[in-house]
Formats: sequence, C-alpha cells, structure tokens
Amino acid sequence: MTTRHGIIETPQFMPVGTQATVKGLTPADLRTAGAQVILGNTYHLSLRPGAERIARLGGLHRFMAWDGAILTDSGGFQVFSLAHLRRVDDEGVTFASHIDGAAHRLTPERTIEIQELLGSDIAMTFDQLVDPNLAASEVEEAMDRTHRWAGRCLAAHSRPDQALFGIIQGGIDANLRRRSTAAIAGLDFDGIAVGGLSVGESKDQMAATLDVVAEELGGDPRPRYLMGVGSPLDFFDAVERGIDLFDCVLPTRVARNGQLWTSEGRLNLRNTRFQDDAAPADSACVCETCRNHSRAYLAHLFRAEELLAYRLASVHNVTWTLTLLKRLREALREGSFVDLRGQIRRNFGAED
RNA sequence: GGGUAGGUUGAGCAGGUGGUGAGCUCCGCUGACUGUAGAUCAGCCGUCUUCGACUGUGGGGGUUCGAUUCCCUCCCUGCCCA
Repeated sequence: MTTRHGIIETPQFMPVGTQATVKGLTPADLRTAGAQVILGNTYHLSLRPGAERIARLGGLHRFMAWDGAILTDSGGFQVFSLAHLRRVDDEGVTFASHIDGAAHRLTPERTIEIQELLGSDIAMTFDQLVDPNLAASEVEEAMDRTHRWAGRCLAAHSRPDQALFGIIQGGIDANLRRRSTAAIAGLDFDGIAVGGLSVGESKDQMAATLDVVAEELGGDPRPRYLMGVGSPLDFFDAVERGIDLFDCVLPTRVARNGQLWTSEGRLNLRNTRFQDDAAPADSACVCETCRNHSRAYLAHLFRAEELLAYRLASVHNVTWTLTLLKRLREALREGSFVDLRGQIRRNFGAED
C-alpha cells in the first residue's frame, strides 16, 4: 500500500514506538534496519506530551524526526492492559492516568481527533479488547460496543490524507468473529485489522480465528493487519491466512531483556556461555551490532547494565525481524514460503 | 605492646542479653516476555535421596540438660593510643 510517507511492501512488520520512539533506536537506526512504518500510541502520546502540543510542533513525524510512515494505535489496547485504571461505558473510556492518576477521557471521536492531530498515516478505530476467556456475553458486549465505536470513528474521521483501519474483535468464538468481521468489513475503512489476539490464547486458537476471518473476508482487497503479533513463527502462520501487516513489541522488548533472534534461534545473551563467545550474535546478519560486536561484548554490556546493550540488541532484533519479513516476501514471490517456514520452525521450535 | 569495636551462607547486612539463625539486599544461575505503566518480571542462589532433611554464627577449650549468646584462650580485621 502507499502512504504519503512512502510505500509499504507487504507482508510488513511495524516496530512499536509507543511514546514517539522505538525504545533505544534513532530514526536513522530504524531506516537502516529497513523499517517502512512504525507505531505511535494515542493514549500514551495524548497523556504525554499531549496531542495538541505535538500538533503545534509540526505533527508526530516532525516531532520525532521520522519521515517514514506512522500508524497510530487508538488506545484500545490500553483499555485492556490498563484495565484496573479505567472505566468503560458506551460513550467511551475514562482512564486514571498511569502517570499521575488524573482522569483522562477517551471516546471514539476524541481518539480520531488525537490521531488527526498527531498526523499519522494510518489511524485505528477505538476498540474494546477483552480477555477471550471471559464469558461469551462479555466478549459479545465488548464486540458490539467496538462495532458501534467503529461507526463513530468513521463518522468523526476527517483527514483525507490519513487512512483509517477498522478493528475486528470477538475473542476466539468463531461465530462472534464471523459477525465482527462482517460488521467491520461492511464499513468504509481503508484497511481491516484483527484485534484481540495474542493475549493468552493458544496458537491453534489464533490460527482458527484467523481462518474464520479470512473465510469471511473472502476476496476483500483491503490490507489486513494482525495487531500485536508476533513471534518469528507467528508471521508465517498469519501470512498463510492472508495477513499483510504486523506490529509487536516482542523484538524490542526481548532485546532489552537480553534475548536476540538469530539464524540459530533465540539466544539469551545473559547466559554464562556467551561470556567468551567471540562470534557475532548472528554471523548471517549485516546489522551494525553483528558487523562490529561479539556475543561476549554484548554479554558483558548486559551484565554491566550498560545502556549500549539495549541499543545494540534492539538494532539487531529489529533488523533481523524486518529482514525476516523481507525474506518472507521474497519467498512468496519465489514459491519457497514452505522452505523458509521450515527453516524458522527448526530454529524457533514448532511449539513457538 | 595497650585499649576498643568487630568476625553470621560469594559480598554487604539483619537477628540472636542460654531454649530449633537458611531472613534481607547485591552478585551469580535459569526462565518468561506478543496493538509497551516492562532497560521488566518470576524462580533458584550451604549440602542432600529437595512437598522434606541435614549442616552452618572465626579456631580450640570450658560452664550447662542445652551455647550463636556466658567464661578462657588463640587467630584475623578496623579504629585509637604508644
């Protein structure tokens, strides 16, 4: 797909930069890693530094000096992750700020206004994500509310240069998912997102849910975005089921915790065995980290809690993940998808 | 040489004025992490046959039913005086 900040080749992975920064990385790092789109977050940025302030400063792209595309999440995920700090009603959600406790009100209309102020290339509808293991009635209630909010977001959306994606909910119940897919696909969105997954359900449940969504969407040509996914193997499971876009905190979060994704699988650089390992994290990788530094050095930096550890590990994982998606795109073109998947499976475990 | 304060599991401590010291923080080891309240969190961290058991409070000796605690002695460390 095309945005005013460049073309997005799909399938694509979008690094998460919640607070106007992909933790530990500069825009140049991201560009070098091959990033085409990154995420920003409505809830976090509206609390701090404030959407109006970012607008005054020229919008999110200029504010963070990122000239690639930006997708902003609506704050729907925070309805879930900050569940104990918010109250949901049909009109919207009231949060007690995780920073200072002050009340902040998000409504579908306000989340669109914020995202338009931020000036992202792709905005998301405000949804209500719930634990799929809740009672069916609760999952359904949140789903129906999400549908009503989707309509309100669409009505409130006014920037023609900004795409708006609707979000499917419905937990892991096939019937609810089917209904939600039909409801969201029936609205005039620029893209369709699958929300509410990778929140504790099994791999099989996620796959089955994606199958239902794919079946219901049929030949719908709009880009399909699986929110919050994923791990190396998740990409293959989802692309097989028609997904075009991914975002996930995993590559950057696990990097900060010492885990590097490599052609040998996962490596925990905090492990004793790397202290004398002179090899790069991944000898097949061309990122700055792998070109210049040894596992032993990274192991040392993590032990010493040196800040460079977090940056070097993040540079590698983001590069590696974006490269994996690039290889995946090539494999699709060349018909070697199954081979590549097999290779990743061997290194990351079929149970991944 | 005299005085004084101390010697507790890798380090630093807590506790214990005669009645079962494995408690804390670091360090260390391992694991987790999926639209980021996360450079975070969890477990382990004396030994073992590990839902428990055993050992352990500088060394030696003494008093006592019982000593980490009281007494003697030695060793070591900090500080003060010579």
